[in-house]
Amino acid sequence: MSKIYDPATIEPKWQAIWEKEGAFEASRDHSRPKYYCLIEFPYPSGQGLHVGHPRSNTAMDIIARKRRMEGHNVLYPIGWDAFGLPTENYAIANKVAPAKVTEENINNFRNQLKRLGFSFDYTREVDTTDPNYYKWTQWIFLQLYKHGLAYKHEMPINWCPSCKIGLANEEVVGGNCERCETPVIHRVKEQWMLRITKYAQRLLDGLDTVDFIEQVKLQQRNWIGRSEGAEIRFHLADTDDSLLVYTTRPDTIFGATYMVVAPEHPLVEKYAARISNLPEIHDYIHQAKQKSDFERSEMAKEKTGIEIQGVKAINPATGKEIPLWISDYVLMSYGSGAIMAVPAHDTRDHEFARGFNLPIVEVIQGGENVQEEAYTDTEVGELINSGFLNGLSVQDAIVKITKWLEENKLGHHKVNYKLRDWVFSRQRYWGEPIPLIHCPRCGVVPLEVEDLPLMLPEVEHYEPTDSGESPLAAIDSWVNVPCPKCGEPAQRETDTMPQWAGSSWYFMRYCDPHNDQALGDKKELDYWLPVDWYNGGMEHTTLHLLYSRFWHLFLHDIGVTSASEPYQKRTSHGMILGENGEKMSKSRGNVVNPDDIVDEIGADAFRLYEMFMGAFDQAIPWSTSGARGCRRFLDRVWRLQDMLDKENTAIRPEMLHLVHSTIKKVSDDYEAMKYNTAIAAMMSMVNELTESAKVTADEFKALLLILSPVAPHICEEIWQIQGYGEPLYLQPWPNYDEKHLVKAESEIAIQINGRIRARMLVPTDMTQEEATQVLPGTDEVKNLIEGKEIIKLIFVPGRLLNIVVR
RNA sequence: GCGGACGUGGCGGAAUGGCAGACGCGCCAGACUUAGGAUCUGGUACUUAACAGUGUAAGAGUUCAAGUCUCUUCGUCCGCACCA
Repeated sequence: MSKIYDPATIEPKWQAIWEKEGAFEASRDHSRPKYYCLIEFPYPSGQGLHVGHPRSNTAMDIIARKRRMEGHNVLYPIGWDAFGLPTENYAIANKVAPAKVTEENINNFRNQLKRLGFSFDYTREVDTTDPNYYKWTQWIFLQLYKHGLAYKHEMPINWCPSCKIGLANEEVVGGNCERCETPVIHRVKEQWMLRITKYAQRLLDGLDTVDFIEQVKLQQRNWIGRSEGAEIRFHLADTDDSLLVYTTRPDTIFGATYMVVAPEHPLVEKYAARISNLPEIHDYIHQAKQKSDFERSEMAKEKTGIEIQGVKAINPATGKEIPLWISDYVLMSYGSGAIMAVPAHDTRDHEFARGFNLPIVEVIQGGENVQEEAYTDTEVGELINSGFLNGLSVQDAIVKITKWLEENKLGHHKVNYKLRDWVFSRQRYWGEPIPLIHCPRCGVVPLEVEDLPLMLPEVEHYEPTDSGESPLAAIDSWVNVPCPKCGEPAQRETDTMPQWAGSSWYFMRYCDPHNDQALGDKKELDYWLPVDWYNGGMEHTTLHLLYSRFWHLFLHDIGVTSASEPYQKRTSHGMILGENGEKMSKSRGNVVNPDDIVDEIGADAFRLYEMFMGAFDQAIPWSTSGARGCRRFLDRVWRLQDMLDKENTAIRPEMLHLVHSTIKKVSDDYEAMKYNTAIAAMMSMVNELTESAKVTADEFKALLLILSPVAPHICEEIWQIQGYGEPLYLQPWPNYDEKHLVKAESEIAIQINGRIRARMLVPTDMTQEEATQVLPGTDEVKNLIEGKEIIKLIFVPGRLLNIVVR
């Protein structure tokens, strides 16, 4: 009789052994095939681990453990994305240094993770707030700066009045701050920007070379938002000047009956002297600026605008004078901030034209009545009222008009992207200082590599300021430094980097985490990169995942690494919801603490349940009783020890099919992240083994091997108790034999006209010929078809026989 | 509005076009127990006394055969949202 299954003693025991043996440390031996598994490194919050973290961690732990057993040199690292607002806010509220809070939180997180037995290589831990780490974050920024990809720009930015911080476009969700949901307002500020738009096309093209789930590719493509069209010059009447517009529908140019510019467009100020209704226009511009993004889209139903009187444009196709309007439905940040309006074939222009009684001219035939509704289809209909374009299809018209515009130097083919440059400055304390100095004489002077890291100074007050200045600006002794070039008094840049900076390259640092000469040795980077498999949340698709692809592509361009794309494969896990089906949150009171679950049922059962609860990529409500069911399963596995056959060790012939097909099913399902069905198959296997009175050692070993990636502690313990040799983590992954995958006999369904009437046992390898000749004559089938004429016989080997009769 | 995913028992969910509901939770009954929130055994879609029939959001279609493919409608979730 074996002792009782007690996870509270065996789990810490094996965790200590793994650690002492360095069981999961990646090797520097580059002769072995490598495999790099990655999870998103956690933000070490004060709340500690929640049940969402282990879902991703366990999934990739299964892959990492399986790959080691398959003979790979595996890198499965962990680290801490530790800069950021919650820590800073906590530090302010509790009057402690953010660095101290961070250290405590990291220690807590590490302990929690270790309890769950993940096979991380803790010798390669990284911490984004460690000066030895952020030295290289700053170095990368300087490289970006030197290559013209970082620039300072005064612009209206998204400002969260609650966090008192500028936000990147990617951090604004539905017009609100991603973090605190406060409506974002516009504020004109000088900001450091990164020219991610320069990489738009390559970020798009790279998606075709990687194995990301389609949803991620699609969202990134939409975010980059490539469109093709033409840039066209409209002359302004009685001037030598012109107004540039971008359109994806140059074919509709004959229908452009007016133009619209964005409220921020410089045209108004330029022609202020000629404009007869200037006060009204200024009034309109002022009102538009007052609106937040959210209000601007809220009001989208009723379009507003005002005509610019005194300035007219000339449609280059018709030669006619057309009026110029100003409206906030045109955005300064896209295209040229001005459009040619074709109300007959654009819903927005149509709405605007109807509101202000502007002419609607049909140029594509096919709509019902363009006075009532815009006709936007590009597949059906030919050009009318369009001079030399008449009779052409939309596609042909686009080609012809573009050529005509180019020949007459009125415009040209143009590709546009929705993607905007990345707002990279933050006005908060707890981030990487931007390593630049502003000198009145020399301008912006970057620090030398030898002067990195530029340490974040220790200060008394971390509070953000209402003025929008970084708290660093208040530290005179830190800000005021001599210019490194000319020695004259100069000032440091006081903005810090966003949290996304450190996370944009952490997966590179894991390859060579202790290197103090470079962010990583090229040989190490080239060996390990790209990451073979990266699992993380969908919420990062257009943030971290896009940013880090951009940085990696840039670092590839300057020769730091050979791979161009950082991640070969990207998958995503679904969220774990509270028991009530709602998102887990403190305010809803439905948060499940992993520690409590581990205390009750052990880490193995907890891991097992996280993988078993449902399809990995779906959101699933937590169920503590479901988790207990997984513990019961492990209890049954443990008790199999009492059933071991003392005489025979080999797999019994009648169990060959079960054992081999389960090995195959589980192996395949792990790779496809179908963990729930893999575990179901192992449960079935245990159920079947339990039904026979005895279990042989080889049957049991096979089960322990395939179960070990999910529930490693219990499997190691049993393996040791039974004296099966070297620890499990050193064992090879089991193979299956094709010839045992097929049972000798299988029960097939007998259908008459598609309805099941009987079942019978036949040899699995029975062929179509044998079946159609033999089966209709058997007793079971004969009386079912008595007196009827067989029209057709359909036989699916091992499955069914369908007899179509009349 | 545009784009995407999805809709199966009381619940989480299984099903290369081929026996719908695997596996688990919950529930019911029984066994063993001083006891059970432990363990074991059996049962558990619906209608029906039964034979049998009906069932995968609703409706139509393709097929020998549809949860799976096609079309329409309804509903849920996610992403983007005046991007010209």
